[in-house]
Amino acid sequence: MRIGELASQAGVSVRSLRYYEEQGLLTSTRSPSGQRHYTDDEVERVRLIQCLYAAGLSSRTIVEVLPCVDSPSERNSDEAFERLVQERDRISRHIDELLRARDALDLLIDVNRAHRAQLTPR
Amino acid sequence: MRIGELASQAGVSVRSLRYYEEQGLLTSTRSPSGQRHYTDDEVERVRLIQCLYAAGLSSRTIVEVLPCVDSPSERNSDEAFERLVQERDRISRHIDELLRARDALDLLIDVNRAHRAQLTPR
DNA sequence: CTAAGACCTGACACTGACGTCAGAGGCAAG
DNA sequence: CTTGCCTCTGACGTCAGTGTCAGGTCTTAG
Repeated sequence: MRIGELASQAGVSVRSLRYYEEQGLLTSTRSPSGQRHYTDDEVERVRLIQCLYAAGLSSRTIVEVLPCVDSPSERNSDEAFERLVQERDRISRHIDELLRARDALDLLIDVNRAHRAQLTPR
Repeated sequence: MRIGELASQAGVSVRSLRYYEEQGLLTSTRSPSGQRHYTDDEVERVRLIQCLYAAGLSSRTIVEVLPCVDSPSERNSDEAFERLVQERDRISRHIDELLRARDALDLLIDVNRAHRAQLTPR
C-alpha cells in the first residue's frame, strides 16, 4: 500500500510517516518512481510507534528499543533491553505522578462543589 | 523571601518563577528597588503549579482553573470549574493510555526475557 | 490523452516551558 | 568602600513532532 493508505489505516498523518522514516523508525520499499510502499504489517508497527510516543518516548529512544521489537532473539540488543526496562519504569513513575495530580484535582473539585452546594441550594 | 529562596524551597528554577509570574500564575510584591518578595504560602502554590504542569496542563489552562484554587467560594468560577473537571477527565484518559503503553512494554520485556533465557542458560 | 488527486523533496513555521547570556543595579559582610 | 552574590529586564536559543507551502512528478479513471 502507499503512504496515504497507511496513514489513514494507522490514523496518523502522511507527514508523520515520512518523519518516522527520517528518524529510522519505519522503512519502506520504493517503487521505481520513488514512491513509498508498505506491507500490511506496517500498520501495526505505526500503531506501536504511536503508542510509544503517547507514552512519552522520543524518536531517539524508540530507535534505541526497536531491536527488541524487531529481533528479540538477538543477543546484540542488550542496550535496547536495558532501555526498554528503563522506559517501563519511567512510565510507571509518570503514572504515579498523574495519579497524584488527579487526586489534587479531585480534592479541588470536591471543595468547589461543596461551596457551590452552599451558595446555590438548587 | 526573595526569588532565589522560593526557587530552592519549591525545587524549581528562578527562571521558571519569573515565567510563572509572566503567565499570571504567581504574583509577587516588589521591594522599592524592584525585587520580588514572596510569602511562605507561595511555596505550596508553586508546588501545585508544578504538579499541574507535570499532569500536562499548559500555563493557559492553569490560569483558567486558578479561580477554583484562589476563591472556590465564588460563583464566578463556573468556567474554571468546568475546565477543572475536563482536565481531571483528560488526565484519567492519559493514565489509561500510559497503562496500555506499559502493558505493551511489559509484553515486549517478557518476550525478550524468554529469548534471553533460552540463548544464554546462565 | 487528460485532469484530478496522490506523491515526492526541501524548507520554513509553530508551540511552550524553559536555558542562557548580556548589561545593569541591589545588598550584606568585612 | 568594596567584593561577591543576588536580582532585574530583555532577548534570543532550544527541542521535537507536525503543519504547511512550493514546485514538481506519478498514477489512474474516464
